[in-house]
Amino acid sequence: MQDILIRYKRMQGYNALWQPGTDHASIATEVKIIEKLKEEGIDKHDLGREGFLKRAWDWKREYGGRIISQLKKLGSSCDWDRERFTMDEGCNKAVTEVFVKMHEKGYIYKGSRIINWCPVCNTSISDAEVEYQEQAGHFWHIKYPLMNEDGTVSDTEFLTFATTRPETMLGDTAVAIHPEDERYQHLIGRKVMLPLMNRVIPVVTDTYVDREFGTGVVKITPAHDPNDFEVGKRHNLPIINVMNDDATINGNGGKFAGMDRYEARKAIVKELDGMGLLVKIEDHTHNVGTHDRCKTTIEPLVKEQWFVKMDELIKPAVEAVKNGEIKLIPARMEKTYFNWTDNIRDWCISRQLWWGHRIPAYYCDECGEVVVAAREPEVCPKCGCTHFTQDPDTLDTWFSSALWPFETLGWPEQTEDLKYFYPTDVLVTGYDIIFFWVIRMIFSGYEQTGERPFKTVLFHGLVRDGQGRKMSKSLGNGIDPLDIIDQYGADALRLTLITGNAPGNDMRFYYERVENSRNFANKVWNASRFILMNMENFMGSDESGEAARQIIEPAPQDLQPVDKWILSRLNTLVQDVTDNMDSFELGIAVQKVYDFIWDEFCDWYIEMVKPRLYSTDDSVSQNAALWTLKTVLIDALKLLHPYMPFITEEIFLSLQSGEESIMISSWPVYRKERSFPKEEKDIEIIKSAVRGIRNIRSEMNVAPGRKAHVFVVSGDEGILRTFSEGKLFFATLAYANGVTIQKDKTGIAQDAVSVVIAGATLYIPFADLVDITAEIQRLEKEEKRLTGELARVNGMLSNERFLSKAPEEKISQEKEKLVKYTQMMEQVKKRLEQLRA
RNA sequence: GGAAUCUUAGCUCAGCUGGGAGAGCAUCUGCCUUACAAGCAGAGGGUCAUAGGUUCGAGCCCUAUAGGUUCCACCA
Repeated sequence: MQDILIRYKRMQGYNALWQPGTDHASIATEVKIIEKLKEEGIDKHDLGREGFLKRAWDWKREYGGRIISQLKKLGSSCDWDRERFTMDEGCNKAVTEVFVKMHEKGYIYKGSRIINWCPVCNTSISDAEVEYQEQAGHFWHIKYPLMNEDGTVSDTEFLTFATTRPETMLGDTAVAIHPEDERYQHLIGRKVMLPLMNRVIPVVTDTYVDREFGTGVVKITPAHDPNDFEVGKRHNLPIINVMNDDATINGNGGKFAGMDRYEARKAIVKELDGMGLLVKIEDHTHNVGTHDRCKTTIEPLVKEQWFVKMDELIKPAVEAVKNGEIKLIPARMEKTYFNWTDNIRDWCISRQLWWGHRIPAYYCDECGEVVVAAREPEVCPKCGCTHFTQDPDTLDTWFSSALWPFETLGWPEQTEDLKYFYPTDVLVTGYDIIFFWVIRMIFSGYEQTGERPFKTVLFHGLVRDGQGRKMSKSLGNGIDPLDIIDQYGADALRLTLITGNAPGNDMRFYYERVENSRNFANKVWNASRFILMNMENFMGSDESGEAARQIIEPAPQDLQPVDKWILSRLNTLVQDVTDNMDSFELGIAVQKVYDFIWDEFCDWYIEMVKPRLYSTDDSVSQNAALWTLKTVLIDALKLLHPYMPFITEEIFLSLQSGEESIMISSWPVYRKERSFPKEEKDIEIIKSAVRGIRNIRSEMNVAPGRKAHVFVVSGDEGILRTFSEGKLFFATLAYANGVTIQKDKTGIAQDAVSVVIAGATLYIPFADLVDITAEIQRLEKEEKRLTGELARVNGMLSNERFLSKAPEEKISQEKEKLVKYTQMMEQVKKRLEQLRA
C-alpha cells in the first residue's frame, strides 16, 4: 500500500510537471521566448536553433523549478525528471519512434495543403489560432472576357464576378459556375482570358458554387483560398502561388512582383479599371481571419506540410465511445466528440517553429530523397551520397501530448509504472480541449498500445471571473491559485472549485465562495477540537500520561436514541455519497457531506450531546456519546477527504492511532445494523418541537436568557416516551428550565403559548407575554397552511387515476401525510376553540 | 450556416432516472450560550424565460418562440 502511495504521489508530480515539460511547438510559447529575447536585444536567428533551444530550456527549467518547490511545499515528493521530460531525450525518443512507425505504416505523409500563414510571425498557424474578425471591406465586381472559338479574345462576352481580394487574381487558374445554373449553360467548356496575366483559363462547373450568392460566378485561385484549393484538386487545375512568405507578390505575379499584397491590390484595381473591366465597387463587411496574437490578416498559402491520415486511425476511437469502452461525462460531450470525428480531416502536424520536436525526416543533399528515420542516415539509399539536411519543421504540440498517457509512464519500455497505471481510470480535463487533446490521446492510445488510455473522461467547465469573462493575461483578470491558497488554504480552494457546479458547466470565481469554503474548514476544525477536548477530559490521565479510561464501543442497549439517530443518518449519507461519487456527481456528493457535518452533526447532534457531557456523571452515557462523536466524525472525514485532503488528514491523525493515513484508510460502507429508522423518526419529532419553540420565542422577542417551563401533551404513548428519553437535551435546546410530559392539559394555564407538531402540542406558560389576539392569529395562519396541505393531499388521494397509476410507495406516503395533517388540524382547531372561548 | 448549452430567490448557482422549490452570499431581527461571532437562533424573498403538448402528476420529458453563452464551419 505504501508503495502504491509513493508511486501515486510521483505520478501526481509528473502530471503537474507535464505542462512545463512538454509544452512543445506551441506558438504561444515560442512567441513568449522571442519576446523575452527581444528584451535583451537578441533575435532568435542570431542564436541559431541550438542556442535558441538552450535559452528556452533554461527558462523552462526555471518555471518547472518554481512548480516543484510549490509542490514540495504541499507535501509532494516529485522531482524534475530530465530524462523523461526533455525534448532531446526520453520524450523525443518516444515521439520519434511513433513518427517513424506511423510513417512506415503510411499514416504520415507529406503533401501540399492550404495553411494559415502569418506573414509577420513567419509561420503557419493552426486553425485554432485563427481569430475571425468582422471587418469593413469592399466587393470588387470584375469581369473577364471570354475566348472566342477561334482563339481570339471576345470584346462583347464577359463573365462578371465579385471578389474581396482582387490581388489573388494573379494566381487564378479557372472560373467556376454551378453545373445546373441555367444562366451559364452555354459557357460550359469555354475559356476566359485572365487579364493582366494574359493567361487563358477554363470555365469549370462545381457544386461548391452558390447560385444565389453574387453573380453565381467564382474565380478560382487554388494557391490562395482553401475552397478554391479543393475545387482545383477536383478539376486538376494548376496551383500558382503568387506570394512570398512576407505577403509580397512573387515572380509569378508578373509586373506586380515585389509589391506588398495591399499595394498590389490598389494597382491591380486601378489597372483593371483602366481596361474597363472593373464593373463596380461595393461596401462589404465580412469575416477576416487574423492571427490571434499579432492581429495580422492571415494569408492562406499552399505549403508542403506533414500530415497524419485520419480516416483509419480514428475508427477505434469512434468505436470505443460508441460501445461504451470509453465513457464521456457528461454524456452530451459525446455529441461534440462525434461531430468532430464525423467531419475528420487529415491532421497537419508540421509547424515552422524551433521550440518543438524536430521532424525526423532527412533530405539527401544530392538527390533530395526523403528518409524518415530515428537517426540521420549515413548513406542515401537512392544516390549513395552521405550528406543530409534534416527537415527544419517541428511537430505540433498535440502530437507529443497525444502520447502523454503512456509516454509519461516510460513507454515504449515496459516499465512497472506502465503495467500498473495503464490504462488509467479517469481523465479529468476541460471540455475546451476535447478535440486537441482527448480525441488524440484516445486514437494514439489504441494505435500505439492497442488499448484504451483511460476508461472515463470527466469534463469540467472553465473558471471564469466574476463577470463571466474567460480569464486571460491580456485582461489581467486571471487568478493565481497560489495566492488563494495562501489566503484561504488549499482545501478551501478545492472545495470551492468542486461545489455549486455541474460537470462540464463553466463557473464564475467569487472570493465570497472561497470564504465560505474556508469557513466550512473552520467549522470542521472547531467541531473536531470540541470532540478531542471532551475525549481527553473523559479519558483523563494519570501521572505517567496513560489514559485512565478508554472510549469503547458501547453495548447496543447503551446507545441513546440520539446516538442511533446520528449513526443512522451517517449510514444513509455514506450510501448516498458513495452512489453519487460512483456516478461522478461530485458536487452533489460533497454538498451532502457539507450539509451533514454542518447542519445535522454540528448544529444538532453536538448540541444534543453537550448536556450529557457537561451536566451528568453517567459514564456509560458519556462513553456512548463520545464513541458516537468519534465514530461519526471519522467516517464524515473520510467522506470529505477527497475534497479537503489536508485538514481531514490532520484531524484523522490526532483522532486515532490505528491507521497511518486517512488516504489509505478504508472507505466507509453502508451497514445494515447501523440503520435505525424508528429513532430517526423520533428525533425528527423532537427537532420539530425545538424548532417550533425557538420560532415562537423569536417571534415574541423572548430573550434567550429567559427560560420557561415547557409542557409536552400527547395522547400517543410512543411520543411521550420519546420526549422523556430526550428530556435532558430537549430542555436545553428549547430554553426550558423544566419539562413536564403528560397525557392531557391538566395544570396548564389557559393563556400559555402553544406549538402544534405532528402528534403533540407543546405549551409554554408566558403569562405576562401572551397576547391572546396574536396567539389566535398565529394559529389561524397555521390552520390556513394545514388547510392547503390537506386540500392537496386529499385531491391526490381522491383522484382515481392517481390511485390506479401512481406507485404504491407514493400513495402510502401521501396517506401518511393525510393522517399527520389531519391530526395537527384537530389540535389546532381544539386550541383555537379554547382561546376563543 | 451547423451544433451544444443556459434562462430557478436581489447576486452566483445546485436540483441525480418527473412525485410537496434548495445552498452560499446579500437583506432584516435577536444573541459574545463554556468548539466555533469566519459563529448561533430566527425571518423575509421564487406564476422555475414565454406559449402549447405528453402525463394521475412537469423546474425536470416533447414542440415552438424570445434572449444569453460557447464550439465548429466560414461563401467568393
